[in-house]
Amino acid sequence: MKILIIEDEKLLADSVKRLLERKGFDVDCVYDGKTGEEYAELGIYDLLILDVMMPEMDGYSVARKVREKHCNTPILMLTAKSELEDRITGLNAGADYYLTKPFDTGELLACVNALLRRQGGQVDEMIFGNTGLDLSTGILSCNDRTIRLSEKEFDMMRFLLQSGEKNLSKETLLIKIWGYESNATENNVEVYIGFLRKKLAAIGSNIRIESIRRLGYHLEVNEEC
Amino acid sequence: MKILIIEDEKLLADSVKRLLERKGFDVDCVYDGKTGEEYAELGIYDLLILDVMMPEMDGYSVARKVREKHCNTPILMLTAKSELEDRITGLNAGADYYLTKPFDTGELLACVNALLRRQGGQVDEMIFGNTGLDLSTGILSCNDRTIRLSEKEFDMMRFLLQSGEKNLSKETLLIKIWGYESNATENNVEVYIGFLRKKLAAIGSNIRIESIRRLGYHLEVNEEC
DNA sequence: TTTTTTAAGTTTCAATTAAGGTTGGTAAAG
DNA sequence: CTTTACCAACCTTAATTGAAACTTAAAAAA
Repeated sequence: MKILIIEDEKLLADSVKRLLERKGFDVDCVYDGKTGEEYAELGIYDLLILDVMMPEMDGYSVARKVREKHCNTPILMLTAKSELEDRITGLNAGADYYLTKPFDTGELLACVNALLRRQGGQVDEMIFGNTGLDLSTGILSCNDRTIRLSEKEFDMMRFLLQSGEKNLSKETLLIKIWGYESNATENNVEVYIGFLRKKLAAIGSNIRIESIRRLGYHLEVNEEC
Repeated sequence: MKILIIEDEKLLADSVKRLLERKGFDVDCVYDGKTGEEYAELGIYDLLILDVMMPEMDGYSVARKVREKHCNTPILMLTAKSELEDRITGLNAGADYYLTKPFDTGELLACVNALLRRQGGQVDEMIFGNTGLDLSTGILSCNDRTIRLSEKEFDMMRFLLQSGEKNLSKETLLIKIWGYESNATENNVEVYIGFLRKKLAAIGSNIRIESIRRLGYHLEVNEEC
């Protein structure tokens, strides 16, 4: 995750940079508004941290300009001004959050995480080996190859991924997927295991569905040598 | 834009409701956490306004539960607690903004707008693939070809664009577009999906509305080779 | 008029079913 | 100990079927 800090007080900027880097973010700093705007508009950042009071070009103007260019990277405004009017101005200029100096580092991190959660958090996916299952669309993918699963295939794949290397009996799968009242047989499970194996192979996945006689199924990752 | 207020102080809840309704939002109120969670998880709201201190189930728990269900509607936390620790707890529980009571109505509106902007609320054109939807005129365009959408077509296209590659069930579309009380059926959704597909084709768009049996619809961009 | 709803008819494809093939374990026969 | 025979568990394949999705057009509403 790339973060850009636009802040004229070098000391503060650098200390925030270090704080965020320690948490694993990739952070750049610039020390004036004009340069900040140019960097921001590259569109490569996942978050802008923006000071309001800066010489030449203040934070509000940077935010406005950036938004005018249809760049909608989240903006965290960081400022000594705590007046109500300023907060409203900041939010209306396109900021997403307004934090008042002096701020607590824990709070800053919580804000940063909250803002970034929006960016990357919208797709949820279960991953095992080199293969992922998109939980919203039921699409199974491996590198750039993808394949769609039907509802039952999807349910079954989900349970297998959930259990990973832990074993699942046919009985369990039968009940979990077809329900108690169903009159599906264990053969239905076998057929669907077959479907999944075919689809996994089709996208070149390195995960296998292993079967153990009388005990059921579980996943394994193919080790290549 | 649909907003849900979860707040046990009826007076406050209702006054916020009126304020937002005057600005053109569609607002529902519930007065306890448990009910709030249920409503929120329907996934039909664009924003949750959530009080922290409530009997039975507090705001943090509601936020956490809602997020656990993979529902990522933005959350504005509204509370009398102004302690630092509380703000951090709130943000980490899944909130997107933390506003302290008593709050200024202007600030509340600015926050609401800032949060909704992320959902495509304040943007004037939504773009996906080579196709754009002008939100002020309801005109769908691709290169130099354009076509006008009717109101319902527009609503549906907007939700689809908002969700992009994320899947939307027919149920959700039905509730979002026709509302709860309506007696429209899933066939209405099917018919409108048909209308949109025809119009997308008419302007030579490279976006497709994919359907997945029993799971719903989502957008995909046609890859050309 | 244009938009929305309703309803009937059509198509499609996931799910089921069933039959036949394969595999692996076990035990009797050699 | 090795071979053979057998059985049960597991796998594969393909035909069938039925619900879901799509289309169309006419009626109703705006």
